[in-house]
Amino acid sequence: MTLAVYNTETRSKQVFEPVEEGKVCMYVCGPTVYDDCHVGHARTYVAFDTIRRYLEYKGYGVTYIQNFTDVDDKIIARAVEKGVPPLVLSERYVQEYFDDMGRLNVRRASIHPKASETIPDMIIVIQGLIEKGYAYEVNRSVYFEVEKARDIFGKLRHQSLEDMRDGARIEVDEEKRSPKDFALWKAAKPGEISWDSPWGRGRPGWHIECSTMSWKYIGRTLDIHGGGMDLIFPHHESEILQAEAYTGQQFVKYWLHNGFLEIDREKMSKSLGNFFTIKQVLERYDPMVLRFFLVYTHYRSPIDFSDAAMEEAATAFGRLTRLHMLLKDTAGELEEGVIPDLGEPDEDVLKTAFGLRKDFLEAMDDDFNTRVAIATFFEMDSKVKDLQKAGRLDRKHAYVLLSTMEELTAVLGLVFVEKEGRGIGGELAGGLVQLLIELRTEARSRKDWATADLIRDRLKGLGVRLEDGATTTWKLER
RNA sequence: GGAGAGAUGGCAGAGCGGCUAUGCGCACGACUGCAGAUCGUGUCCACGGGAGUUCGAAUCUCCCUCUCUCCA
Repeated sequence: MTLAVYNTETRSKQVFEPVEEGKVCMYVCGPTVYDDCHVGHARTYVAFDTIRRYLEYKGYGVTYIQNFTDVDDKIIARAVEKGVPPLVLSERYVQEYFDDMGRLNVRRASIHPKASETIPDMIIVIQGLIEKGYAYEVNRSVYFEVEKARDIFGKLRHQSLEDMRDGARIEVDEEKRSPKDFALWKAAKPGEISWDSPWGRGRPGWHIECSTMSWKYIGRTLDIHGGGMDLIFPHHESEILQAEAYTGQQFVKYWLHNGFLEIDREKMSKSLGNFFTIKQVLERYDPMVLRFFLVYTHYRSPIDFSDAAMEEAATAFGRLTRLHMLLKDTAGELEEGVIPDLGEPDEDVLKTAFGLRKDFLEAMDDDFNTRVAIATFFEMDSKVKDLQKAGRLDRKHAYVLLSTMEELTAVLGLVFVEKEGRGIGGELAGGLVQLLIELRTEARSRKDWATADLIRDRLKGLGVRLEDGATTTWKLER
């Protein structure tokens, strides 16, 4: 089965063939660390984490690089506001980032370079660009001269420099030779954080860090470069200009861009102020529900974030959680990493499991179509119910389906947390709930419905949901 | 002004030339003391508007309308 990916550069799906067989080098633009991440960030990093997981599942050795922009205007401004050194502020938000992403089961990249730690390398690249005639120095700042790289301009933008001139707003900046030029090195203003360079104290421009880092850590054409669609221009276009002007080689083979997370059909962003931080959302929803919500839509489509949509995701994910629980309970005690000897499963059940896996992989091969891939789990749910009705859901069959389900949900980074019964809330709380259940069971046997309902309602108010069946079970809501 | 993405059943969201994805919701029934969970049945086979290509179009072509994104 072959993987096809949508490449922003060619505006089409292409068969994925990495530069070096069996290996994938991918780079994703990381956050500017001056504040908590919002759900829009979560979308990007969950999307590329899922892509990475799938590539690894397919057997590629993946080197994943994600930077932290820890030197930038916004960080400096925020640091002044808070009265702390910029690098102390940014380090704090690096930790917050790892914290948030950890809860969403986003794995760490192979390398997380920071701009502040890559400055000598950036200076080398900037010097090289000056020597090759692509950059010029003015008043201790250095700019990239876009006109000189007109041949490589427009790979992502799909517009020539001339097209750009029409209606482009003119930025008043006397230093630049053209308003299209962008800063590689910014001369320090008094009191600002700065580093020594051949042009005096200063700090790097934004675009140069990604080009430099990929050159430093990969040193060849990247297989995949990813980020949000809003980065296509100017950020990624500028990266191409710098990188290809400097190395003379193709910078990136496949450009992947994810769609926006929106609120009321508008992009969620810091500048619009219409955002929720990951922490805010996780106060109300389970992290896995948020992850499910994000992978429940194809990564290139926009997603509208709302309570109703989150509730829907919670319900749908709840169904999968119940399916998982049913399979796990039926499969019984299993030893980690050991394939149990439960006897030969029936052929049709094996076929079902294989078929579901095949459907899942076909969906993922089609530009990571997670929505269609997830549909296979719901199909598994009905197959399992059919088996159950036919009285054939025994240990061996549950085990076959469970292992298939866990293998595939792991590709999406989804894990099912046991929430039923004791464990969460501590032993004492669990014991108290159990006691109330026993009292209620007794009330029910006396047909004292008022007492029974009171206990159930009050526990529900505390976030504990009781469900009557053969025996009464309880779950924590969320 | 330029460039791009999109408009699908009550809602969300796949499909992108023929074979009625999927999820949520809703209705009715079964099961329940009631609720939940579960099961069954249904929710008039929906594709922004118009024209064309084709034996056949949600899927291809052209025009129009609307939405969102980007333009150093």
